Amino acid sequence: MSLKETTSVHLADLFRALSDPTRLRIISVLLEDEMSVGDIAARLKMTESAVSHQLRGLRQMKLVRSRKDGRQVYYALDDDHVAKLYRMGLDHVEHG
Amino acid sequence: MSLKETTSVHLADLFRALSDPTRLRIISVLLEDEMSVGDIAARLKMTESAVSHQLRGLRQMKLVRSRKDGRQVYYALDDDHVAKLYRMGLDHVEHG
DNA sequence: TGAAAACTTGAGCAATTGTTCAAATATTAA
DNA sequence: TTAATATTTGAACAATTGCTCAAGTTTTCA
Repeated sequence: MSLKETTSVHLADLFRALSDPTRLRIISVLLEDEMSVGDIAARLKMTESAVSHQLRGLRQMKLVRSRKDGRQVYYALDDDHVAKLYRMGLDHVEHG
Repeated sequence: MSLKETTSVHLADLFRALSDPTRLRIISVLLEDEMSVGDIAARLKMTESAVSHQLRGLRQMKLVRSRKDGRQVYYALDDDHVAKLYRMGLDHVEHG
């Protein structure tokens, strides 16, 4: 039986969250450890605004969660499904 | 070490190929068996043109391959990495 | 208080996307 | 050949995306 239309939309949303180089690079640094917006921005040489915009999307998709500590907001991967998809995709891109 | 920029682009391309409901539904029917453009279009109630356009993208990404037989062109999944990513994503969307 | 730091938000913009429609190509059958 | 079938292609279009820039919060510290 082929994919239901609603399910296909949800699944597409998930993959779309992973379909941008910036978001993938954000995920790649969060794979190591949680990190503040400013540190992520510095790591990726991007503005905090651009990073914040992307983090918002990832947060809405529940792929990352945030925790506020004083002035900083720390982000972390919310889910190891994400890490698995990331690694499986990377595996396909690098080898194979 | 964070994701190299070129690698992040390739990885994003892969996930982007999976980031559209139509393409996912195409993949879902090809998961069963190879199928002609017309049959896919009928299954998904879409025009052959729309399906053909999407298949072209999937073909360029090497996620499907095609085989011509007379007037018809049969498409099949080219890679079981795709099926794995699809199933893992679906698992995340349906449960968890 | 006031200013600086860390982050978020909204508007605006060029670039990309997925579809439709019409026309082109390729193959088969009459 | 001619007509019909199956698929592809290109242009056009609205819708979405990811960024910048400026202005807004919230929190800390002098």
